[in-house]
Amino acid sequence: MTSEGHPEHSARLLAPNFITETIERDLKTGRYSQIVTRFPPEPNGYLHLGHVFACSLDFGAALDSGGRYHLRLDDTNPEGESMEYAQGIQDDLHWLGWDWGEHLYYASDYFEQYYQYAEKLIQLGAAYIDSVPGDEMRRLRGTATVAGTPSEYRDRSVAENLDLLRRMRAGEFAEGAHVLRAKIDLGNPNMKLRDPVLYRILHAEHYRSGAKWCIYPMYDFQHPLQDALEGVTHSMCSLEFTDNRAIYDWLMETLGFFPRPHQYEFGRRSLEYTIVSNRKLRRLVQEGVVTGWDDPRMPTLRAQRRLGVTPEAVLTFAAGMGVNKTNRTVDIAVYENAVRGDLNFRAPRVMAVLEPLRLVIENLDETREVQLSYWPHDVVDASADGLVALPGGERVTPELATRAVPLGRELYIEREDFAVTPPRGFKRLTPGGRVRLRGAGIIEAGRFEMDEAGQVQTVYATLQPDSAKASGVIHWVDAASAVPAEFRLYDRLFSVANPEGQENIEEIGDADEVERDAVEQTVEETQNPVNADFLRFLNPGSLRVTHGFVERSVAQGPADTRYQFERQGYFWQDPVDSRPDALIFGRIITLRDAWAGRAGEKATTEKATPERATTEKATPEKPAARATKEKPAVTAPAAQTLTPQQSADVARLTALGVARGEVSLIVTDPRLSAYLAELTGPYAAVVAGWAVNDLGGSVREGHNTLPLSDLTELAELLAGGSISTRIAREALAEASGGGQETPVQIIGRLGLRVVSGSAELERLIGAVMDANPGKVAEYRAGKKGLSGFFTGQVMKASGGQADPQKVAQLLEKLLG
RNA sequence: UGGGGCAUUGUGUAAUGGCAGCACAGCAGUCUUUGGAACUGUUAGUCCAGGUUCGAAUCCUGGUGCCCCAGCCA
Repeated sequence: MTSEGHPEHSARLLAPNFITETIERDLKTGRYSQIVTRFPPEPNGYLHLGHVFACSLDFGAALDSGGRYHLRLDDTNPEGESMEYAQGIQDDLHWLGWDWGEHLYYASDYFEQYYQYAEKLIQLGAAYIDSVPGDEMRRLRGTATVAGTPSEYRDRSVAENLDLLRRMRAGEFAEGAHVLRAKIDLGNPNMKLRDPVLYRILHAEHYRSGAKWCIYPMYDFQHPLQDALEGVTHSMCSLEFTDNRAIYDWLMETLGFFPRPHQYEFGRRSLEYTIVSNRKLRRLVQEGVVTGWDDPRMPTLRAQRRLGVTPEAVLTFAAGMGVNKTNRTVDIAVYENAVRGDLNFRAPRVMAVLEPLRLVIENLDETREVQLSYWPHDVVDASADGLVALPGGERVTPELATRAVPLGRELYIEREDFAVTPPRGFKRLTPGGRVRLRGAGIIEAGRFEMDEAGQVQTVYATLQPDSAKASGVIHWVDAASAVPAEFRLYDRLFSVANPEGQENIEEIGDADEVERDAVEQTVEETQNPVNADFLRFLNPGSLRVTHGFVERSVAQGPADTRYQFERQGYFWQDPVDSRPDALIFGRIITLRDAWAGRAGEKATTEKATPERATTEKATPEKPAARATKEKPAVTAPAAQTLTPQQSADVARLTALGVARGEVSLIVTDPRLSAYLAELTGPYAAVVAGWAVNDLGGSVREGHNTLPLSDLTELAELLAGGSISTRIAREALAEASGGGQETPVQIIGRLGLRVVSGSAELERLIGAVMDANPGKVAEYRAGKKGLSGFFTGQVMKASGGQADPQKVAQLLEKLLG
């Protein structure tokens, strides 16, 4: 996926959304000749699954529109940033397959240019040095309801401001002594516009620029500037920056950038059972809850990579997500499904026993070898080229994709595949029961030995003729040839769906120290999260380690193969800890397990593992909106007192026949009532309706350009019967779009006329019916809701000119 | 209580005034030498109340709920 050109992806990366639509429009109107986007992570942590969505949007939008994308390391705050993170981010992005070519930028490479723009802003009188302490500045900024007050330094001269800024840069001042602020509007209801800070003093070592700078630009100053400097056209960011857009636009206009970038905001996508807060992830690492940023249970990309998830799976997951302006939390199953779906066609099937139980086949004296296929028939059938992969990746015909597995007298089977007293529906081995050993034949269990604790030690079985019936299939390994291995069985790090959301109440005092049993903590506490702290929702069973065996072939194959251990899940060797003489396999993901859902009937109990079906979802309680269904009617605000003028208007409009709801709306809105002050004549009611319902927003917001006379003229035309309401309103909509024509002129130019002749309408209806025989049948079978569909089709066929009421009448007749 | 943003089945999304569709999850079943995969069927939704319109998830009004903003973080 290179930034420029990118042959094999003719398909779109992104489903159409409000941002891609804007991009297409901007391209079409020539606002930009090429789209340039950027993904701007701050190198103060590693990328995680939450970033993938933003990154796919940024990069995908550019790629889909034939544009170019940049990677930008947004490193303007030296605290917490490092080259390790900057490099890690690039590695992870490359792993995903992104390639920005030479378009790698560091904000810190632009420090000198930012500074020059700061001086320019001062010279324009648009910025000043403020020298009040931080808490004083906060006080002066006011509150949501109280305007801010200017600091005593707000009106310093250009010369003084310039001098101070230069001395700030020279390092003459201590941290906090001065800041550079934009001079915008201290009374603005948007708090972001109350003279935002542009530069601050920080005597800190920057990981790239060292000690060269002791003043650092703030996001609101740096980000728009760098977008402009890089030639970015569409700058996407998440919703919480919506208010910041006002600063963005102010800066671009004040400094006169043209063409200039524009900011668009989208809703974030978070994932159930995971946290994405950098601070919290760091805490998990620091407190040793996990082994590091790449602990396979972490949501970071490097962790998912180590886990064994493929970049394709991650990208598929991201691509499946829609873009809109709502923050949303995605069901973890969507991610898991992407991972499984990818692995199903990628991972050869082999056998491994995670928790071994010794099984002796009493009627088998010598070891034999069975040839087992790496792939089930359905994967073979689904192969496009008829070939399937060997563990090393080589693609061969299905007959060659096999391995020899020894079958000796002594085997290991999964401990949970043998039950002395089986639960209902158990399809595995029981004393006296029969089961198929995958690929090796049917056995019947006989006696078994237990230790003094009641644990089964050995099961004795006999091989049966192939004609025998078996209740199920279990996997196994040959004891003599199997290779011992450690298995790491990962599960969700958190036991509740929304560990961060649970934390919605300030940590209170030291009740933290209350010790709780991990199991009981899940249910009632999540509903009552006093003293909430996300660490309290850790899943104690997020890592389970077992020791068992893998079949011989696995140890002989490549170390980086992802396998499906049949009936257990997808695994691969831990790339960090596994060694040839001490194999360690991590479970990438379980198989879907319909049986697991029936937890109550299950014999083996893994208390530590939260079952998907039963795990507390614990999303914050849906507010009691539904409970207030029978609230008192809110439809009587008319009781408010009206001014004499308003009362007169009410009388006048009512006399003209204007609907009551519209009247009260008109008189209470100054602009609307001014617009309709001259309203008169026989068509007043229609005109008022249009003014309120069709032009409503623009009139009330003061940017309507259509004179009232245009509406009256249109109403006259409508009354004449040559056009339909629909045509009138379409013309209205187009005329209010800002053109020079009146609605009537538009109708004349387009030659719009209502079509109401029965013959012509019947012809149209006939054509629609012929084109949709299935729908006609459905309608006649009773699906009357389809009448709207037919009306719509006829309207479309007539170019919107058919008389809908006539159409409806005729339709009813013709459809029977 | 100032400003801004948002609201479609359990979850994520589509429908740009004309059949409320899709995926995941759920449920039922078929098939199966993986309780996997695949396949079939199915449950379930336009936040509420008005209005405009032949017709509203979509346009208008009012309400409700959730999120963001008062860092010298990004």
